[in-house]
Amino acid sequence: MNQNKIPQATAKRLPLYYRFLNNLHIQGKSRVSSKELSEAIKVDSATIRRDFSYFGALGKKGYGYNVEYLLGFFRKTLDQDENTPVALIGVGNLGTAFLNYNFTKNNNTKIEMAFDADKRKVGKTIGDVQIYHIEDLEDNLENISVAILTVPVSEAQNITDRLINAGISGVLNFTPARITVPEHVRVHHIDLAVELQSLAYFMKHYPLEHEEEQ
Amino acid sequence: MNQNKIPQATAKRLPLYYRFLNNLHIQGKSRVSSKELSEAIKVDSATIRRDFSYFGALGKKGYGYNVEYLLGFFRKTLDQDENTPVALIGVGNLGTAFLNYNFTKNNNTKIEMAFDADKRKVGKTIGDVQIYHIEDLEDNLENISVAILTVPVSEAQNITDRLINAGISGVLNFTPARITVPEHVRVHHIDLAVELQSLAYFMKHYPLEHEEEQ
DNA sequence: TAAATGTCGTGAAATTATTCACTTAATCCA
DNA sequence: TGGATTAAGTGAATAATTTCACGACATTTA
Ligand SMILES: NC(=O)c1ccc[n+]([C@@H]2O[C@H](COP(=O)([O-])OP(=O)(O)OC[C@H]3O[C@@H](n4cnc5c(N)ncnc54)[C@H](O)[C@@H]3O)[C@@H](O)[C@H]2O)c1
Ligand SMILES: NC(=O)c1ccc[n+]([C@@H]2O[C@H](COP(=O)([O-])OP(=O)(O)OC[C@H]3O[C@@H](n4cnc5c(N)ncnc54)[C@H](O)[C@@H]3O)[C@@H](O)[C@H]2O)c1
Repeated sequence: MNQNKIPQATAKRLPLYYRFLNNLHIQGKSRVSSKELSEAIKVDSATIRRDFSYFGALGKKGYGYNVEYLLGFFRKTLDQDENTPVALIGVGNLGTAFLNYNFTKNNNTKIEMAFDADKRKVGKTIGDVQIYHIEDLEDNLENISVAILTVPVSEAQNITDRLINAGISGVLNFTPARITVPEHVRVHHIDLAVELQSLAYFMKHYPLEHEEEQ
Repeated sequence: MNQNKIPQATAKRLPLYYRFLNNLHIQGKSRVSSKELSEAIKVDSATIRRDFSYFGALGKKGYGYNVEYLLGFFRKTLDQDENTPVALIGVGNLGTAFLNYNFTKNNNTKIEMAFDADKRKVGKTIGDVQIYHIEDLEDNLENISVAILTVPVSEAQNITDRLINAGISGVLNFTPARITVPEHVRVHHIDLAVELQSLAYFMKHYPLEHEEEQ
């Protein structure tokens, strides 16, 4: 834990590497080079080699990387074996989409329970996930450390405070609110309106440039 | 256009600034400092001042920024007056959520039409947006330059090729596929599974750090 | 009016991330 | 087997971004 301090930019790419290696493995490929990886995931090959090298020498010169070995390595590194249970708060448009999808494909993250304020939704299940009333949040949140926040923006800070009080230490925030949290809590904001606007801005103002941006 | 080349990191924050200034304006505030802005949107105040300074001297020493003036400035800079029409491809879980929401709040971006391969969906409207059959893509896409891609991953590259052929030059890609596009097309990937995984990774490996990440 | 205060704008420094380009070692093939 | 080829790993260069810290100046207060 917190071993050799991988750069943040690298850490963000790890799940991408993992998923792509998994695809290769399923396809039966046993070998891959940084160049092939680069073409597939649109990350410069030197960046890939640099990223991997933070973890030591994972490849073989003149050969490339062994898919199975690399996959196993990242499985451990990304703790793919231990499950990260997740709660979803706000079963509206976006929340419902996430419940139906539930990140099942090849992940260690799974939405275990959902909460909403709307009594008509409480008691139902969507995609196998039980929906509880938000009043019962504190009673039901045992052992869950990550929350996906898809409530109306006006509720965001208030619900966040309750989540943290109930022991959550990571929030994936889809509301436009820039929520305030204590030091030990990690928040990632995914602001879809901003993404769309910024895409439009780049198209207008950076014509013909081509830098893959997430 | 392409004026003085604003750094990409800055450009990505502009819509955030705009939205927050708009909120302040609605609340009737006429004045704001970089420190206040910083606390509200969790971006270092020096970064905010630096960002603004790329556009010239927008503030007044000892006073701060005039909300109305700044808002007007960003409205022009972000082309908030001319509309950017958007098409959405794939009216499934995620696509339906976006159509219902439609980024209406205070934006210049609006989903104008949607496409799907499922005949049962074609002809309907969701949130005022008409759904066409994907076969009719090329016939209907006039004057639209941005697409939101929410089709199954297996369709992503194929549909992208058709979109580009039909004149699209910006894609907001929600599929896990890292699509290949020509130089002049801009793609932003929003990979929700990766976001969730990377949040989990940071929580495990970077305990007690606190750097707001989008 | 003068002093105290607040806050911008920005050089310079620091940090972080990417990319170049080369050495080295392994593989491939004739 | 040996020479040609491939591709990892990495020091160093470069690029991008953030942050520090302070001078200058407007505002506010006494
Ligand atoms: N849907 C989109 O495409 C989209 C895009 C960008 C941002 N967002 C943001 O995501 C959030 C959710 O959007 P949405 O379209 O799903 O909204 P929505 O109104 O469809 O869903 C919100 C859900 O939260 C529930 N809720 C309200 N108060 C609650 C509370 N106190 N506790 C628990 N649940 C509560 C409501 O009952 C509802 O089911 C919003 O903040 C929105 O701004 C959505
Ligand atoms: N739903 C989520 O929470 C979520 C999360 C992460 C990633 N994603 C990704 O987003 C994409 C959409 O996810 P979803 O859950 O909405 O899937 P979905 O299956 O619910 O929706 C896909 C839609 O695309 C339509 N479609 C299929 N082929 C098409 C074609 N050739 N042209 C036009 N339309 C076509 C289908 O009819 C369907 O309506 C997927 O790639 C998925 O991996 C979704």
